[in-house]
Amino acid sequence: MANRRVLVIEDDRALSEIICYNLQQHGFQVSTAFDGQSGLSAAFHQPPEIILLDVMLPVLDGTEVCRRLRAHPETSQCVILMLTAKAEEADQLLGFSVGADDYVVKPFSVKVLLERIKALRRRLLSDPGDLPTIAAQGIVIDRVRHQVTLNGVAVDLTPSEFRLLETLMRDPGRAYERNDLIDLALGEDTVVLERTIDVHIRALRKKLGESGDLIETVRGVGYRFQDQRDSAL
Amino acid sequence: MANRRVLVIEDDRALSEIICYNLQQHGFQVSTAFDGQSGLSAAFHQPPEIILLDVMLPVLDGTEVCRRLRAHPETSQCVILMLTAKAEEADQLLGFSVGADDYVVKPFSVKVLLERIKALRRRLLSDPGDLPTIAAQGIVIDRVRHQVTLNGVAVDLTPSEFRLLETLMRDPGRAYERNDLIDLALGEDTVVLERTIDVHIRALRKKLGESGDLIETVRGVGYRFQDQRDSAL
DNA sequence: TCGTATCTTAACGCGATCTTAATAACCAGG
DNA sequence: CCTGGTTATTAAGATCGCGTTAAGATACGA
Repeated sequence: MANRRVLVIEDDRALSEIICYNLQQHGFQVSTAFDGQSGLSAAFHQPPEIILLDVMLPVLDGTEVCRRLRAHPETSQCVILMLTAKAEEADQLLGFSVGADDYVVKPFSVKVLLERIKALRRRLLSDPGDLPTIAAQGIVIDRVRHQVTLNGVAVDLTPSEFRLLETLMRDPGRAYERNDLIDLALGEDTVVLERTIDVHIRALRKKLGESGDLIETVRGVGYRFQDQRDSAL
Repeated sequence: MANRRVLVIEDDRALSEIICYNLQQHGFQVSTAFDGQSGLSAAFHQPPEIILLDVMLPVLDGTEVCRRLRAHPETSQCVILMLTAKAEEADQLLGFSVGADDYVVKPFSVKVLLERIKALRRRLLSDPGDLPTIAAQGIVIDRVRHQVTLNGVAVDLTPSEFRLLETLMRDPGRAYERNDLIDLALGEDTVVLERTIDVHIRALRKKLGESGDLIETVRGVGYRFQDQRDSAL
């Protein structure tokens, strides 16, 4: 989530290319699929932040793709924007039985599409507090209870460790520099040596036991929380 | 009650799974049942705060389940949110002969469902008259008589102590910052130092004796009342 | 008004936590 | 295989947060 990655699932190659080009121009990292089945695989293999999904697709229908995306933990939090030719059917797409976040009726202008995406991203990013829990790989951060559990067992973390883990897990796979981690986890106005982070990381890894390896060091940069797709290899 | 526990009674397994996943993401502890009879058993066995109840259910109809839930003392106070496919019949569910608290018409989006649940919880947690007593771990708060008993023995609390304990016990397991406790227990417009809460907590713990440990301090954050599921380990 | 219960503040000490610094282990390129 | 740079590990000192207590302030009923 929140990684500027977009997956475009659209069988009309000309349209797909136009969309991709424009998204890339706006700083998104784009991947494509031309039928439902391969789109699904692509999404599972590397969950994007946003999925543009055509309704009429070969092999596997767009609505069915959407349902399956929602059913899988890895992709259920993705923003799904559906592309439909019929305005009538559009509202149904937002219902729970399909579960899209928004739709755009074809034909649409690039501008409209980008605005829609921007709006969805805003909604997604501006509301991080709306998700009281962050979970991945057996680690659950419950922000309401202010408690972390590892495979169901409570783990006792210090405030700094808690915030550090929270920061890393908010965007798995993203590498953070130590300075960023200091700002994000210890506070913007905290003035400490970068090496302080190492010590906190060390404590975290120790307390997480086996799962401590999920916090990876990125040599020359800093640290990151292991993304599911990487570990699945 | 007010324990973030949700029971989902829904025979459509795919739908059930989506609901459960999303509820868990939002910090709820979820259990499931796939027919009316077993749903009823589950509810009696461990009364949840909220019950999501499908109308069309095998073995025992959803409306009948709802009636029986209301008839039993253990579950009569649960919030019941019904899931129905027909908008027409929905209003009937709220009537006295069924007794649901709210309903959602299928298909519905995850967002709508969560908003509804949030609204119901808000109503539950904020409406003082709605909960005549709060009880957990041998402590009973009788709000009508304005009296607290510990294992049957009356405990003499000051007004602030009473409201503080009431606030904490309303949502066991939830960690509150000192500022929140000042707002909730002492009044929104009260201007006092955060450490004032510490002193009240100290007094509370002392008066509660052994059970004083049920008020846990969350270092760097504030305090919380111990949840049953944690102590049950 | 006085006396008492309650609330708030302030101060101290202890233990948890954080930071630093020093040393060991590690890694990549020459 | 060495070497410069980077990270892991550990321990010790500094700092912070909380429990605790007591004293002054405030509210309240007799």
